[in-house]
Amino acid sequence: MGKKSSVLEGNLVIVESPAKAKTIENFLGTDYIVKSSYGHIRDLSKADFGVDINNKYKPDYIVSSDKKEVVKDLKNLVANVKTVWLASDEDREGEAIAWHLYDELGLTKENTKRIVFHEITKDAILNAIKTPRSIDINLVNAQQARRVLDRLVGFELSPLLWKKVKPSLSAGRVQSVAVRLLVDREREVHAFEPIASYRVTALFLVEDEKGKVTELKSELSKRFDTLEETKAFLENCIDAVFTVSKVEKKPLTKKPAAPFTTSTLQQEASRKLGFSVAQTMSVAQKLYESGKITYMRTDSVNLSELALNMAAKQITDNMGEQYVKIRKYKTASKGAQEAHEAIRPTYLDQQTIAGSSAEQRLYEMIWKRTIASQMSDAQLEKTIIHINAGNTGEHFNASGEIIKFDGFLKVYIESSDAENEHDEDNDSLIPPLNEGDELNMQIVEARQRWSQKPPRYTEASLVRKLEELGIGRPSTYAPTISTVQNRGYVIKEDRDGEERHYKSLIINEGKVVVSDKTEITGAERHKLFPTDIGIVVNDFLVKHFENILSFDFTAKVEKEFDEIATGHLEWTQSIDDFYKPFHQLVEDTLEHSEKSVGEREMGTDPASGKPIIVRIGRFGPLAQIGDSSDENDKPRFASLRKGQLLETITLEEVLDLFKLPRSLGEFEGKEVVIGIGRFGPYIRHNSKFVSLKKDVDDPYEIDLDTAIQRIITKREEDEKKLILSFDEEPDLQVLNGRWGPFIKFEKGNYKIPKDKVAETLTLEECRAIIKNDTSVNKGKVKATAKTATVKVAAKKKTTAKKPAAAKATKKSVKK
DNA sequence: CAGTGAGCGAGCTTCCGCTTGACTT
Repeated sequence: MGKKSSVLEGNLVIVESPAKAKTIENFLGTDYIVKSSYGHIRDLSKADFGVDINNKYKPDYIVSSDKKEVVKDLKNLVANVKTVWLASDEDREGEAIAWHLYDELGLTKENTKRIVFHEITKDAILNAIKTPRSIDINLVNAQQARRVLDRLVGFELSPLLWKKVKPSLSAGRVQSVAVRLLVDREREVHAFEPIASYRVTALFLVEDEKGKVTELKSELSKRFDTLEETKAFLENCIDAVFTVSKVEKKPLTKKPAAPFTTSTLQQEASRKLGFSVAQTMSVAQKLYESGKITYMRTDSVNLSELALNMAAKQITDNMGEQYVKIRKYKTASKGAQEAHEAIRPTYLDQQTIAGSSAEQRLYEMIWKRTIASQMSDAQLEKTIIHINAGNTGEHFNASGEIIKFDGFLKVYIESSDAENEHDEDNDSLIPPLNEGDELNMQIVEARQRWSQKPPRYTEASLVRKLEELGIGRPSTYAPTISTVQNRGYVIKEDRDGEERHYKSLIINEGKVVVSDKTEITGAERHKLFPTDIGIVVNDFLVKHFENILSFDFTAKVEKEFDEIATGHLEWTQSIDDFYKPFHQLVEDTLEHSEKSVGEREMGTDPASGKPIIVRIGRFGPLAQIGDSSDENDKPRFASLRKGQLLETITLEEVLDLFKLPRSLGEFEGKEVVIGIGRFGPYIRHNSKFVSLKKDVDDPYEIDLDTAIQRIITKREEDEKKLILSFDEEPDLQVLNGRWGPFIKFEKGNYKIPKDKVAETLTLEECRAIIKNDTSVNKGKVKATAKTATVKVAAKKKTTAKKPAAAKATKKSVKK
């Protein structure tokens, strides 16, 4: 101030994230104000693609409605400072954010500086301030090309689906490929034919000099194809002498995994903590906001010098110098832009933190992974023992690992995706043995095994696959996974396994005993399955837009974007080359393709001789007997059930669908009907529903007497729930629910005020409580309430105010 | 929560990437 009071002083630094702003403000002096843009401030308008197709694809940008306030505040600040430092991330999107800020805030070359840093440390920030540059317009153009391409693809393909498949569907460069991966995998799973073989194992007892006995587990080096061969081999084992023929020892080193990126964090949190990818991101966000970890949306495995020093000190202090090995990791993922550090604890001297249990567990995992990444290799020794099985010509292998030096294993063991249905424990300790030693055979047994089907994707493994293909970004992995589920293309669920019979053989009292056993196989937990609508949409898109649905489409356009970024290609030219033929293809498809409902002819109904088809109907996949051309003879319909697909359902299964609902007769003068609903098989009687007993009652077999029993049991249970009822008002009841007593009236539930005792309420008091209840949940059936609120919200607001509708959708989707 | 399955054809839906909040059971 003072001398040149007429000239503006002071600095405004704009970053993307408010948490980052707070940290940086502490690094810089008082003449720096640091504010956040909260990501992008502008986007394409929604009308007419937000792009002028006929005018060199000129984008029509508008300030997003939730950023109006942010932009206003920034404008006010800009007016009062001398220099504005645009400090958005150093990648394509970050450069575009800087450019949008420059444009929207009305900045000039004279008062604006563009700075970048890859880590939030004081040195990095001060260094950045010393070396400002100007906005890289080529990089901005690469982003514009990316944005416009995604808009054109999404807004051309989606409406095509509305016409050819079903309204409200969506397609896009990222989501459609994600769905394709799932559909392809599902088909592989269905086409898979397991191959059976016989695995032979043997258990020996080894006694050392001191008389201590250890078990030695081993497996035959080959598997047999047939029961006969296996049995013959086992018979030969009965009197065989087992000798150690070879003792192999080899050193083994294991290296720690790189520090976490968004994708690896999601995978590991899924495997070790059972988090969904969305859950991982929201917990990580909390940790980030409270300053406990660095930024959680990153594709970089890089750690700052500061972090490396902290890690070295931590490891030395707690475990000793021999455990330290500072490493620089290189990113493996395609198209990584590395604008941030890897995900790491802000302060590595804090091994644990305060917070919710989820926060603590995720933090601890991040801490361990970070520390382990800077630790020495583990040194192991692998021992393999070959054991001759008499004169059979075959040998058993026993293997084990001993840790010579634990290194990083002291802290962190990375998990793997392999779903070992049969755990092979080869980590057992191997007793000291020498060539020629004779072994004391305890057990030789064999069992039938099958080759494994390809694994279905989990949320996290799908993210990993997308990252591998360079599709999507750290900020979009979780939202993409949600989108494909919200559109009904994909469902995450558990599926029961199936019973499978297998042969088991064992040597018992000098004889080979063969027995039949059963196991449950193929059960799935939290896996992603494509739905019929997902499959139909996918097939439609793959058929007509193979190019966009191909797994390397993104990689190809990324190459173009790189050329734009280096100034070797005009972005509008690149878009034009893509759009012209693409648009033509959309037009052709619109005109020439049939409506796609996944229809499949199943054959004829043996009872009526009418044709049976399956297809997608208004309310989802259905089976239909007869066609609708005959007005007097309407077709019969039945919905497909959970787990059934149009593509794989059999005629027999379809016919089963029409066996329900079926009437069993009457009870107390009212019909007893068996059906299958959204929550499984049920009994309907007197307009009340009773669930069948899981795994006990078969809806096709259950008889009237059993059904009546279930009805009576349900009545008794309900009575226990009932606290009060009134003869004058049969619709009103005081019930004991999951969250304590409440009043049920017509279709609404009402909370009982704390000062009232449920058991002593009068009808008048109940009515008063209902009248005064202000909560939203009044007498609405949930399913209809959901869609209703969404629609009302969308209608009330003007088109400019979309977020209200978006929020409502988000909310209803959460449950 | 558990039946439905064609339609007057209004007006709506939709993309990907940056960011955080504000909602309830």
